[in-house]
Amino acid sequence: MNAQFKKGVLELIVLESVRQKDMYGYELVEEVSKVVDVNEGTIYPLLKRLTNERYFETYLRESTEGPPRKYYHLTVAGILYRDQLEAEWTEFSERVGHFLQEQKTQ
Amino acid sequence: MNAQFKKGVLELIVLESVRQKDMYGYELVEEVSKVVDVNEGTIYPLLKRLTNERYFETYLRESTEGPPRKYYHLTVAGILYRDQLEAEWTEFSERVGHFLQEQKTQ
DNA sequence: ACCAACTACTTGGTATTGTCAAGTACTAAA
DNA sequence: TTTAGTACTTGACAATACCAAGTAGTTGGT
Repeated sequence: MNAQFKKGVLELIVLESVRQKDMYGYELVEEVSKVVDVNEGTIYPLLKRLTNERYFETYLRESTEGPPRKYYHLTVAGILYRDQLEAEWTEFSERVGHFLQEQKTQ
Repeated sequence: MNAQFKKGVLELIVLESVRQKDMYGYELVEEVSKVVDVNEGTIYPLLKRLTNERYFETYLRESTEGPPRKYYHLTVAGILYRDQLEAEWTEFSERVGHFLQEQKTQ
């Protein structure tokens, strides 16, 4: 898959996933991979960044299957940011789609 | 506009534009800007890269409105690459679109 | 008790691509 | 001759994804 296409979109996919329910990093790697291929080295730094920007709050929960899990929870600012990102993505992808369509019919 | 969304897509838009007809850099800046905001510092290096990769051939033509123009022409390899990129983009944007749609209905 | 497999997170180096700013230079019109 | 518009180039920078390796906890098999 074209790695460049993912830029920016991964952020939206992660925000949208966590909006549904609080999730931990490893779980997110698997969840996001259902949509676009991604690995740990991409997701963890992204989570750290979004947390620094106050879009996520985190808490620890012990697990019976390994070390404790760090859960990410979307803040109010995170919800607003997600909404904005989704609107931007939708507009962007539609513009590109229309352009490709137009060219085709010429 | 989210700068990250453009990564990779600009390449497709440029290839698609030149597929229609040979174009020169400055013209492409204006053409591509109709779809997504972009400036010279992005387009010219991109054209150079795609030319190095043999997706474009170039030739000079004098202009009555300023200095000579360097025209870009899509090679056969360029056409194939464009087709592949478009297929990848279409699949990618549909996957993301479906994901966002799914989440909404839950 | 030991080891492998799975879970979970971290870190450091790298690659790619877009942005910004500044510079060069040509033509036409005021 | 100055200004605006056309046309291209370059270098420093920023953002984000990838890769590889490392640390550590838990479970299950031997």
